[in-house]
Amino acid sequence: MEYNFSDIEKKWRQRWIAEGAYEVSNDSDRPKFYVLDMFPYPSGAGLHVGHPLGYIASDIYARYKRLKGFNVLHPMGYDAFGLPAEQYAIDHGIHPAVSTNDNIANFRSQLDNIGFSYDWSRSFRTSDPGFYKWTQWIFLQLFDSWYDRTSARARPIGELEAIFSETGNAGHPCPGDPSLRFDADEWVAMGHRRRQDVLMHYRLAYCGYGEVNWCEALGTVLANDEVVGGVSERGGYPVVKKKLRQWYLRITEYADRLLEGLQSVDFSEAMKETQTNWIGKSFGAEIDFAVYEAPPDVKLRVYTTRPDTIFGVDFMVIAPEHPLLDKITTADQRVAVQEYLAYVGSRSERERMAEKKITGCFTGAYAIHPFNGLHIPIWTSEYVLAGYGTGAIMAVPCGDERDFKFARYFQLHITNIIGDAFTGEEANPTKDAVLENSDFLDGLVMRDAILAAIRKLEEKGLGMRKVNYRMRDAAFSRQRYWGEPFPIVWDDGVPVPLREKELPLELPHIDKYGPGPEGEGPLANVPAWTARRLETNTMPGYAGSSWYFLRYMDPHNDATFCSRPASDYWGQVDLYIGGSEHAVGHLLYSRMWTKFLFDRGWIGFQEPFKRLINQGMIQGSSRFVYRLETRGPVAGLMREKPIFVSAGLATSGSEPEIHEVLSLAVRDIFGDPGLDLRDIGFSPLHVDVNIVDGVELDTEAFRKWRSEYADAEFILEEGKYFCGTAVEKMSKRLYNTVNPNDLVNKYGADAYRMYEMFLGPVEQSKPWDTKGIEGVFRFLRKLWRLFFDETRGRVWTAEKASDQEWKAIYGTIRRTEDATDRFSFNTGVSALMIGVNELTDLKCHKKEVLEKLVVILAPYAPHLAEELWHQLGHATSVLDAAYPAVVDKYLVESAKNYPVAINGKTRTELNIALDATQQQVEQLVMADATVRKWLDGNQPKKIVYVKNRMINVVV
RNA sequence: GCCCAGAUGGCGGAACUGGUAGACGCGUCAGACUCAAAAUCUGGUACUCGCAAGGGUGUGCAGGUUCGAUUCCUGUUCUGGGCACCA
Repeated sequence: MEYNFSDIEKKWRQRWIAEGAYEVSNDSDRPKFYVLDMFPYPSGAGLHVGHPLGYIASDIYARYKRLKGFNVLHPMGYDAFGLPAEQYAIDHGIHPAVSTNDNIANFRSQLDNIGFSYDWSRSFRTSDPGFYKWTQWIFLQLFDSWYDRTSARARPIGELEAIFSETGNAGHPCPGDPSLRFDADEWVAMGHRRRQDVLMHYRLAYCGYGEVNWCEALGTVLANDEVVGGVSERGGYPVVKKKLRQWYLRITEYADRLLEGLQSVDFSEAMKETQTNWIGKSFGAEIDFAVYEAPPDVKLRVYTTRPDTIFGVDFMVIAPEHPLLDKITTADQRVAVQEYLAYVGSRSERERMAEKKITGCFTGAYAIHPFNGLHIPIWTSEYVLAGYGTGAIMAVPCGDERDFKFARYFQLHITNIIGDAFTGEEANPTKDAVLENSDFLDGLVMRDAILAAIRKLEEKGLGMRKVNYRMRDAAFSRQRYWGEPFPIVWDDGVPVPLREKELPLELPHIDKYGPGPEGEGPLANVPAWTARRLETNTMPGYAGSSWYFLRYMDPHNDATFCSRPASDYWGQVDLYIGGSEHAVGHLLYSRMWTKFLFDRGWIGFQEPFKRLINQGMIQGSSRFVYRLETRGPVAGLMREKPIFVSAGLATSGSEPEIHEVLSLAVRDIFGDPGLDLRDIGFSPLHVDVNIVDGVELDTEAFRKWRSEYADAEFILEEGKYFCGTAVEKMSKRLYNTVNPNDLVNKYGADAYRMYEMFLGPVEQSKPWDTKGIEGVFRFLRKLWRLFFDETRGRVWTAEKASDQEWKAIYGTIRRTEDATDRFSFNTGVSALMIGVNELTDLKCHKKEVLEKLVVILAPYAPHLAEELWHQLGHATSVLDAAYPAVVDKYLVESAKNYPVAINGKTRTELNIALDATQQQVEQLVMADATVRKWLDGNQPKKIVYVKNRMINVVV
């Protein structure tokens, strides 16, 4: 009886689906465990071997936890809304709902092929009205909430209105407009519209005009994390700044808690670091400078993290968009400033980023130093960003690189306040120098002077300490069709939320996806939409993914997004697996939404993901063929009959001997015409990796691969055609993708799963190499032979196992369990291999041993384990078995030979009982004749006894 | 430029708190089976000197701590990733 993986896997796949084998209940005596994969965006390209890496890891862990007695929630769904589907619709005229449907069907069949233990009864896609009803609902709650900084939590907006009517906004400064002040009487006196305007500045989901990243090619606004290096992340189109009415999430209010929360979660340091950088918290001070010959209410407010350098200020710089610029510019500089502004406006974000030219213009105005009254020239320059801090800085060229370069370029005076620490050649941003030329700060170390300066500023009312964040509020609207509609009606310029019973506000079916008028989305072209004055923007791709993990807990609930008992039972995601590319997008937004839902009391935890594992990328291992090119007499012939040269000849093609070889070969192919040796070249071409075995090309398959290569000729090395290699991103375009389906067909899902794990640590990126899967396949067959013999069939017996056999299986259990616990699935697979090798060597076919082997195999090779478990006579699933407990006494021998070293050099061996104490070991060592000889009468300083390893006598 | 992670045979990678470096697999070499090949099975395989017994060298590089370092510390090189006018 052979190992027929194909029949076995088919049988169990069908049975699992028919029986709903992995459906899980919210009601269980077992402790819960929630294992989640980042759900996929169902692209048209389908899965390649890189995608399932994380899914396989999480599946192994989910199955392992179930064997360990947990009630495991392991769901899967689809992130179905988003730009690419719509772009595809525009390009191919297929409705996004249709293409998304097809793609999902394809994904599902690929996933089913691999044997995952998902509870499909809980599955959904974010584009289901039953799902996005709740996305819209949560949006409305964000709209209906403000952030109370005093108690550091979100509260209903109604409570804020009550506060305003009693005390005005004195206790709750406006996050959207810090200068906004009013008392209770003023609030009461405001009209409805004015009040709504004010409240809008407080809402957690708000609408405002703002500079947004506008991408003309995509016809939409993008969030900061969707813009990479001045171009759109998707498509690489240019992005410009544009003022538009937009919806935003006031994520900045959560900046501190998002930072603090990182302490309580188990993410990689790199991931925490990335999020911390993105939030970009900095401590410093805001300082007010008076402006010379300007009215006393005109203050130039700057933000600095280095108030200690206040006496090193040589000039001020304000952003070109700064509101004060126009007011302070003097008459004789007005033309120059206007020219400069025109220049700045003409440059795209991208040019600016690429060039980093030093540009700027003097305004003619002077600020007055708050302590020594000196006049400081005020400049404007694009290197100061309007959106950060106050949009104005005090420049300290001796301590800041950018200020230094600016001063050099415009030949401004540079004051040295740090003595020898400043060379005059470059700025020195140290905090450890002792201050000079700094009035009351003289003699202080800069680090300490920061506080002293702030204290003095606050004392004199010239400034105050201030925390700033790099993170901005997140743009939350897209001028697109394929997303969640906003449940908002515009009533005379005031947004009015739909009532809960009006949800979901369903996305209408449309046939044209072109943009609407004046930067509006395609929905603006739908009459039924505009007639109701509904908001025409849709939500961004990250809306649904910001809370989907909660829906799995209670997926069919019509009354609420997720009942409190359900979220209380399942709680946080215990293990979340996905790619690190979502570090600042999805992970930040979902953390914020979770905190918000917690604040408002709908869920009982603040962090969605307890532990996060970032699976590495599987890179493609590309293969190249080298097409011979020449200008000689055969050039024309070679266009008809391409010649490909093996890698070894092509890559060192300049050597005369190789030219000789090529020349002869070409003569053979074409008859007489020789090769012009002066003009040869090789163009490397990607070749489909699936017709290459290792680096050896299957030349027949290559001729069939494409019609233009049907007559291809090959110049071989040692009778073979070798390909060149490179590690690149896995992509259809580079012909280096490998489809899991092909591997599953050839070796089975179990072999494929195990091999994918065997490749290396899950977190690590590595190139794909199909070759090694044979080894895992051999292992599974070897394991099979412990149970079945080709001729005799079943070979297991009911005999009692020997100590040696117990030792083998318990050692295997221990190692496999350790590895799985540590999330080290590559060593887990190895541990199983070692175990099977040992049992094979022992010719062990004892049922009581094999049963344990099947159970520990189950997470890794679920189909095979299920089949063997069934064959061994069990009626229930192997996952309902208990993970075997290790019996320690079989793990080690009762006595063992230990190497004995003197100062690290092994000199002899001693047989020592397992339970020997340190004292007994020392006595035995000192009694040994060899040791005494080496000690030569000396007393040892100490005797190091490392159990199971060695003994070292230190002299 | 700043921050983070990593560097181990021909290759992917083991070595969990410092304790026999190279587990396991691929590849390769030899052998068995076969008329032969494939498949399968068995054994060897870090480098190096040696017929052998045995010796020497080895975890990017240079130092340090330690009886003992792939593991800890300092410096340095390279590779991968993140951030990049954020004052």
